[in-house]
Amino acid sequence: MDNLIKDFQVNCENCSLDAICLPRGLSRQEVEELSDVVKNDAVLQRGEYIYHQGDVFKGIMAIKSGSAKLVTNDDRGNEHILNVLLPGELIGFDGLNQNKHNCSAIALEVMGFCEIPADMFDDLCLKVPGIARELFKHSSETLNESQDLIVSSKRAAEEKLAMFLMSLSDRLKNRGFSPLAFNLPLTRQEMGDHLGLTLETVSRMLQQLQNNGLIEVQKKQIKIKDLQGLRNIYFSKTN
Amino acid sequence: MDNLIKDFQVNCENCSLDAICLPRGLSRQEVEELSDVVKNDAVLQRGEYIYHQGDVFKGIMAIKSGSAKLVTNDDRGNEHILNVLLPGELIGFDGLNQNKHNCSAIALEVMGFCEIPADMFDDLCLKVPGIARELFKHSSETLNESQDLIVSSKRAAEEKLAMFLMSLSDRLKNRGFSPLAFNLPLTRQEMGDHLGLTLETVSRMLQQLQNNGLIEVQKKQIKIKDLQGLRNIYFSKTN
DNA sequence: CGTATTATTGACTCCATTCAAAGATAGTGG
DNA sequence: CCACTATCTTTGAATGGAGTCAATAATACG
Repeated sequence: MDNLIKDFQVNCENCSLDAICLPRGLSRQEVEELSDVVKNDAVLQRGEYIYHQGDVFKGIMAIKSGSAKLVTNDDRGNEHILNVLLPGELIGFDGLNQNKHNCSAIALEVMGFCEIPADMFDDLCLKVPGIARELFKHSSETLNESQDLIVSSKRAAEEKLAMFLMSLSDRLKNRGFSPLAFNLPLTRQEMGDHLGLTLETVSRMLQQLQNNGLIEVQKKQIKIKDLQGLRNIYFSKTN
Repeated sequence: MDNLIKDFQVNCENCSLDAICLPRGLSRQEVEELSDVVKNDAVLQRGEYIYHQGDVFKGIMAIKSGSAKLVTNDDRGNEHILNVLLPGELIGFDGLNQNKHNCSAIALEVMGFCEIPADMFDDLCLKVPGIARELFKHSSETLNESQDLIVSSKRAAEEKLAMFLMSLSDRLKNRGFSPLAFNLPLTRQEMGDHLGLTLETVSRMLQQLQNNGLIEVQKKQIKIKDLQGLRNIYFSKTN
């Protein structure tokens, strides 16, 4: 392979996300082997699909830039957003059980991603000792996030919004972005589809959080004015 | 080891659940190797813990008989039941991410289980080629179940109950139990904690399903009179 | 038998939804 | 550049479904 070209390619070894993505727990040599099987040249526009619900298991994908949503549609035409994915996060685990994807993954904005193709998956687990464990960790993380959403589903509307903004803020911070000012990659409708609210309620609750001095909101731009205040809404409303 | 004793022990090779538990996708030899590391003599009473939230990752456990619940408690003293586990189902994946358990697992009745101890986990994945893939499948199944619960969290109370009973019925059927008559291992409060309802609403909705001729309910005994009717409540209420 | 736990049922309340209307924004083509 | 359309957002008023509070009944258990 031509070294000149190779030097300009982003691979796992020189990716800026290595500390939060799959390579985080791997040795230098393991990362090299991983890098060899990873395809990393895909770019999508908002609305384009990474995979469709029902597709044969495509592989495990890592978001490199931009963001995506995991979606399942019910028979009433309602869209349920199971998760919102940021750079460094892995998707595709939903396809491992029945060898077909249990939900769709859709780009929320211009988005780049890498891929461990399905036919490499088992092989890679055998060849690279640390990779199975690392994949289990990511899978477990996904599971824990789902469980957080289940807990949040039983809370009041204002608390759901507070927890959603906190979660975004925390995860953006981990990725080196500003935790206090960011753009929502979702419409009000999509936030509602994620949190189990109508778009009107989402709008009203964002307004309310702003009126209480916790955030500033202008369309999709969010500024967090009082992070601790946001946390207090979600936690310790005990008594 | 004494053959006489060994003959009386239940292990993976002679377990009746092998078709739905971990061994389902493994070769005969792989099952033997699995059997060697699995501890399978634990029995618990209702209310006893398999592991506590916050515990160091203990391992992956398989329910052998009885049932269990996965629970997380919030700071307001509310219990959230993330899942109900039946024989052949695996728990513990929540501990793989941070090497500590993210929820508690509690017996719902007299319950037996097997265990792949944490310190065997990585080793086993390396030695038995098929086991990692099989574990990923179970982990993925757990994830898909969580996502089903997220979808159900946005439905009306009656539909939540219908889908819960359907899910139990389907899973009991897979395990060779009657899908049309069974005992709920949960109290009304616990069903509420699982579905995001109050115990009063659970009681009322069970009553309502009975009045509509779909089930017969007497305390914890459930008889399903019209399985298709139950399904119709959850699905195709489109228009 | 008495106590604690669990379940049922009714009346009232409140929060999120629904329905409706208007305003803001982005994108397209003339 | 403006007009036009489609999409998204905000806001208000009315409705309804699940929660809350309360009382009673049934069951399990020591």
